[in-house]
Amino acid sequence: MDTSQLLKGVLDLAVLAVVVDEDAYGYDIVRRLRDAGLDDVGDASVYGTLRRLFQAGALSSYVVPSDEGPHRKYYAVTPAGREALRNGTKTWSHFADVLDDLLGTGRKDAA
Amino acid sequence: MDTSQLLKGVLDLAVLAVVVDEDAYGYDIVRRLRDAGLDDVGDASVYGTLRRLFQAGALSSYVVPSDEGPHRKYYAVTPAGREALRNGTKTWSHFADVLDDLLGTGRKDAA
DNA sequence: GCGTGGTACTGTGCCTAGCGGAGTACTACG
DNA sequence: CGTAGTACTCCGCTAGGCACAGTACCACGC
Repeated sequence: MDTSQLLKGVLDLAVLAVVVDEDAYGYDIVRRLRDAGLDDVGDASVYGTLRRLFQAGALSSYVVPSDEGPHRKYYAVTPAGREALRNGTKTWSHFADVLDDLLGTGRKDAA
Repeated sequence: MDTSQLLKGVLDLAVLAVVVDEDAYGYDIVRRLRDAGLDDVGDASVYGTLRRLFQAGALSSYVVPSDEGPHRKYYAVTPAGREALRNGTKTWSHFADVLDDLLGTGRKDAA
């Protein structure tokens, strides 16, 4: 199966979630996402998402020069971004519940 | 948030899951999916998915004339389809776990 | 001092697949 | 006969993830 399609509409959330945890720059976000289990996110996807989120006002950014490579463009989640993350998370869990139900996975436990 | 993007790559599974439960025709599948909570699946999406799955050999079909409307094209899940559903479900639950983790939803009983 | 390799970002164009909308056909009902 | 529900098809649009290529900066080895 192609995991790539699953990411659609969710990568935003993943990125926001990672950044809200701690300000981060693109390259690092990619690493963190991959570590988290999203093994095959493309870097271009993340950068693209970052740009979109930034333009949407969900992220702010500041550049930090690095002494071991090119400068890093750090991103931080804005209040609007937090809001979006909250909403998205809600949408996601509803959606995932429905899917789990449909697929009959034992994932979702009562509680 | 746009639920529509979330469906990407998952509608196949949802459709398979519904059909595996009981042979069904397009119009009915749409209804069942909507009832299940996927309120805004477009009918065109479902029909498209159906065609794709059929062509991929995951579904077989047979036409049943109806006396209260046009004929119905019923679909049934093939062994290959069952296999695909199993795989897809696995991929899904892994994916959903990762996402839940990232988003810190209390959905999963990971604790 | 030059190539190689890791880090960090940008841009372009492709492709998948879900969606809206229009169109067709059949039945039933007023 | 027109409208409405059922059932399906076709077409063009769009979002967004991806591959690929390119740029730039640093460090290391030769």
